[in-house]
Amino acid sequence: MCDVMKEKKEMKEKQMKPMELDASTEEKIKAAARALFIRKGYAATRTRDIAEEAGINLALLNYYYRSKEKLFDLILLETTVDFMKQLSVLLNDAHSTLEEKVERVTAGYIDFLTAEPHVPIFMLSEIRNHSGRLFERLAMGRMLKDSVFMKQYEEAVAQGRVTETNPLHFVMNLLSMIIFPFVGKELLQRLVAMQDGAFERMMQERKRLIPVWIKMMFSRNESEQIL
Amino acid sequence: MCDVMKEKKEMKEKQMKPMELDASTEEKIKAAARALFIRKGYAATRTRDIAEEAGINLALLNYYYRSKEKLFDLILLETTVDFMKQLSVLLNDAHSTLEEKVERVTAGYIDFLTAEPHVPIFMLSEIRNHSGRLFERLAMGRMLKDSVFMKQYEEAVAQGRVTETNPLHFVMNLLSMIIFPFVGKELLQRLVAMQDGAFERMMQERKRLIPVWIKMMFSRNESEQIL
DNA sequence: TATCGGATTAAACAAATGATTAATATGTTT
DNA sequence: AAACATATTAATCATTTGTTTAATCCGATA
Repeated sequence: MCDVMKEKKEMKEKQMKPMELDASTEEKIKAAARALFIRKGYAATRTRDIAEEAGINLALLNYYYRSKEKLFDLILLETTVDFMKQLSVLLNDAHSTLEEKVERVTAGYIDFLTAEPHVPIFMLSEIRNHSGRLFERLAMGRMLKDSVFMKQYEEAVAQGRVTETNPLHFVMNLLSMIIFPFVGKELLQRLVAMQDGAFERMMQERKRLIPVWIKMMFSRNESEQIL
Repeated sequence: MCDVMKEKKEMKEKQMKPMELDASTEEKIKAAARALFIRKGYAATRTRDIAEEAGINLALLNYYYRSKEKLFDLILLETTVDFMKQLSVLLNDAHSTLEEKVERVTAGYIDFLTAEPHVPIFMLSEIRNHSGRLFERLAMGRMLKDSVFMKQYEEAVAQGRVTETNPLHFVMNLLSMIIFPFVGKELLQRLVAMQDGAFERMMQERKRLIPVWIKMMFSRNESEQIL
């Protein structure tokens, strides 16, 4: 719903009957836009495609979201926030150990990306172009630094259980091994002649393997490297 | 140069004086197109931008390359072939060990991607859309399977030096840890508030670390896991 | 029932964009 | 010098595309 009307709408919100229908149309547009933007990117997506996919009149897109770009910014921001929030929640669970966090991040993201495999390329390629100021208010700058994960990591280093002192490598290796297969899927499937089914099975297998590999990479205690 | 004229040109190739100038213009277009396509993608790149970047008249683009799409296909194919050829050459060197191959692939790709950081996202996001048949003749299907690397890997598994029996995980982890940081650079830099200089220094550090990590992940012999 | 406001629609607009044309320039061949 | 082929240019074309407009629909309210 367009900005000007939003105020009026919110004022009446309680007795509004058509609200479901309104929200439905508004949501249909956003859902269609999300699907297309994520699959084809901003520049390759036409407003007419969005309207058709949503089953609505073209003008309604501008009626509710002002412009293609505003709609896109909204979706890019929401998608990125969702993506980062997952990480943030898992990294800040006070009741899980460092090892458990690794396992949960791995399983959580592999499940998420299996359902939404186009999200990483979408985020990473569109953030490059747009979003100059779009992400400043997100303030992710201290998200990792202030996390429970980071405390536990430093503790583990201090106790000599973990060898690498730069936690960035730890996080980067973990995310690399989880996310990259989805990003490179198309190329990798051609490189080794793999079907979709085999790919998904491989990613399920990696749920178990990645935590083991991470442990082997960063643990100082040889006896633990076997499990 | 357009198809129709190519024949005539090749017939005269020996005494052609304007050939340098011709090739120069043709090359200027391709270079400009490559730079823009790789940075902004197919859909976001205008033929007028390419013409301006190349410093040539708009019509010359169609004169030499027929259409935007033909020009793009050429560049996507060339870029992908270059990228894969690097891997192919390194994986098929008969005079290097498995460990040396890991080191060389790591150093080679980190250097390449430091110079051309946009290439991976470009390839991986554009291959998804175009390229239905563009890559069939590339026949990468057996590239990995028939490589010297694969022979050495199987040998290492047979000798018990390497633990994981599925070589796909080995290759995928290697490529993930090398390539993903470049793909996720923008997001990662925001996540940890990192500057460009720090990023490059980190990637140089990874040249040394990744082969060590790979060795730790996949080696069965505990005494080797320390180095 | 009449009226009002938001939702929806078909039509149109203006700018952008890929491509083409026709003319001209430039250098080569005869 | 004349004829020719290729390279280059400015102008134009036809479509596409994001957006707007004006009219209409529809349910709620008074």
